[in-house]
Amino acid sequence: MLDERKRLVLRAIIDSYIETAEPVGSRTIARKHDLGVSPATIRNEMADLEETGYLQQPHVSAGRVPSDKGYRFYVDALMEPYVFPGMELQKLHEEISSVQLSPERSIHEAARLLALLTQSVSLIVAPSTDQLVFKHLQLAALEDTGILVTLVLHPGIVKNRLIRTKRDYSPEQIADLSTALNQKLKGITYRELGPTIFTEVIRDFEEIGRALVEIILQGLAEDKGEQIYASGTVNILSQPEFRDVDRAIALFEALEQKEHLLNLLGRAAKSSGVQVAIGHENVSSAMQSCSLVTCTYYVGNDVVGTIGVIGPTRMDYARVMAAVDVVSRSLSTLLTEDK
Amino acid sequence: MLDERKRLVLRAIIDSYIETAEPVGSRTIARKHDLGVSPATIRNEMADLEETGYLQQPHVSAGRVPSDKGYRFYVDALMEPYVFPGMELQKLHEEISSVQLSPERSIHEAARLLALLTQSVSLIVAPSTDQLVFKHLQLAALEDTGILVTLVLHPGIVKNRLIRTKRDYSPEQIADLSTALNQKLKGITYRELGPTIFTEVIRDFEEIGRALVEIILQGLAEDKGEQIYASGTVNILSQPEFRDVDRAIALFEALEQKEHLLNLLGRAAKSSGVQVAIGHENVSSAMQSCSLVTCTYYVGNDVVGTIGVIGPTRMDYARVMAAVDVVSRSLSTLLTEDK
DNA sequence: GTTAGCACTCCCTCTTGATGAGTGCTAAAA
DNA sequence: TTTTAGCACTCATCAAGAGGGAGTGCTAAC
Repeated sequence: MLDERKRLVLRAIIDSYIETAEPVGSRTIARKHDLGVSPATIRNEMADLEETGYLQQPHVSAGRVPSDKGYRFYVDALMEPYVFPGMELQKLHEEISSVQLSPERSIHEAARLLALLTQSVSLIVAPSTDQLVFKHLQLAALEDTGILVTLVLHPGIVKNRLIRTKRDYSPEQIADLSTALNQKLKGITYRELGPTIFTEVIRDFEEIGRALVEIILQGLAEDKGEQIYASGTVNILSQPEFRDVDRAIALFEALEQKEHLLNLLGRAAKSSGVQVAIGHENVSSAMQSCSLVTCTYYVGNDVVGTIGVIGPTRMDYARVMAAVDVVSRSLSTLLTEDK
Repeated sequence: MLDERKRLVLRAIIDSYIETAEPVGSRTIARKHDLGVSPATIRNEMADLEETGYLQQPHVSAGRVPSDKGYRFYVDALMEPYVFPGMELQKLHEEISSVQLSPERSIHEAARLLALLTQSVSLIVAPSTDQLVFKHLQLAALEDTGILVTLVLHPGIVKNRLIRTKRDYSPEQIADLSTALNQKLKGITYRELGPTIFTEVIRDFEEIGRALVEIILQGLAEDKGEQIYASGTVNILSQPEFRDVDRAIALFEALEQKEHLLNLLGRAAKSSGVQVAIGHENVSSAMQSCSLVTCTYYVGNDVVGTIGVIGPTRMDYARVMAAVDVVSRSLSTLLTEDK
């Protein structure tokens, strides 16, 4: 649909605009990219590209700026993919791995690095308890009436819950229950925790009372909700499109609406590979002038979360997409190998 | 040293400046506060106040602006303390308490509310493992070579650490060691964990090997470091003194230097009650135009952390100090009662 | 189909002048 | 001696206008 030269012009304009954040004129293109034609010819092409919706003009005597449609075409067909040099890749993976403490920290570290790499805001959806596999469950009676529930989920994620009970249970009772629950639950996901297993356990421990089991399972359920973190939010202030403080505030506020973000990232979770949502393709009103690049990450073959980057539509798509891809791979590898 | 009228004038100026963020002129003072004297007289007073360093003049034909010295005097002697209405107090305490999940969450919630209450950035230093009392320690052998160490500290703070060992220990060995360690450590703080106790435990468990004990204790030590969180960072963008994006960025960056913040808040930890550091009283260069209001919080009678608020020197000291006081009390109460 | 030329648009910056808030000083009044 | 009115002066801020420049669209020639 676009002939070769139109593509070259469009690509040159978008490349230039991504770099400078200034509307691009025909003269600039003619000078910087040697297309072998004069500015006038380029002007004609630009007029056509504007008519077909790939470009926009802020005002009549300014250069052209890509439209969302333009960016979309750029991402799908024009841009030159960025490939991280092997050195950097390795360094990155080492940095993510260096935080040996826990998978949660690794995930945070991944977000931090992603923000650093892209100079944008990175988002990360932590694995929800829901879809992870039980690895170990343990109850421990504390001296007072408390019971400590510790849950280890497959990639090494540990959750705790202190439960206060009114009734008094003996340490032995609790230890027995602990062993039994651990046996039953091991290897299944929280989501699969159907009524069958539930009642099975309760039947065996009638004497301790279903009350306790219920409390425990409820307690576990409580923080199964997905969690989302943003990192590098400061970076958006350096972007020229957010020199205007009010727009920055609007975006900051949008970033604080966790629910909303989850929704946004959730869409990406269904497809595999790096996804891009450009400008108005995002439903969120505060993000109409932003693009979102996302990718899922894995434990083994299971998708457990999503990472992403938010930046102005004028982002360096090639680089950002490469970064998201690389970080998600690195994170997946890490989570998978040290289960 | 300042006569009554000078005090009135100074207070009127600071009150007004805090409210409007605009340099205050003699006329405004004469009109708004009925001091019974003419603007000319007030001008004379203002000239004196400037000469003695309580006020500053941005440029010759502007009104006056308080200096750090002026704010200091205002905080120490002039301002009318703010008292939260009982209703609000109770609501606040309920909100902090409502997050029943864990003390950590309560602390975060406290920070969030403090930021909301003051429309500024709130900081909070979480209790360092170092100074908290062991309540329960438990080891559990996982199926693979992992050992799960779970540590419960006095106000209900739970820490975990997954340790991978090369040697294979039997679940019984680990359970025994767990019991022994739990006995030994219960009731002491991490800081008190001297070589005596250490070697005692090792002697009893020579067969398991000092290696394991060492690994465990090392593992625990690793995240004993103090942690600091900032909340409500967006709020500073609404302050007129940070309309200039570059200054905002500078402050944001200062806020990301955790070490530095810890240092800053650390000073406050030595004194009791609400502390105020105004402008240049802070060593940090990026915070020369900011003030820091801090207060420690407790578990029982032990100081375990610090909360604080950072805002422009032109902050509403009365309100911010009241808020910091109230939140720290509320948090202390919460942490103390549900140990 | 391409290009040079040209008139035109409109943003941006700089200048200029007017306005007004606020001061310091002086001299008179209390 | 203190207070106040009056006045000249300073300087930020705003609006209006001029000039420059980047860029366009159109037309006619190549």
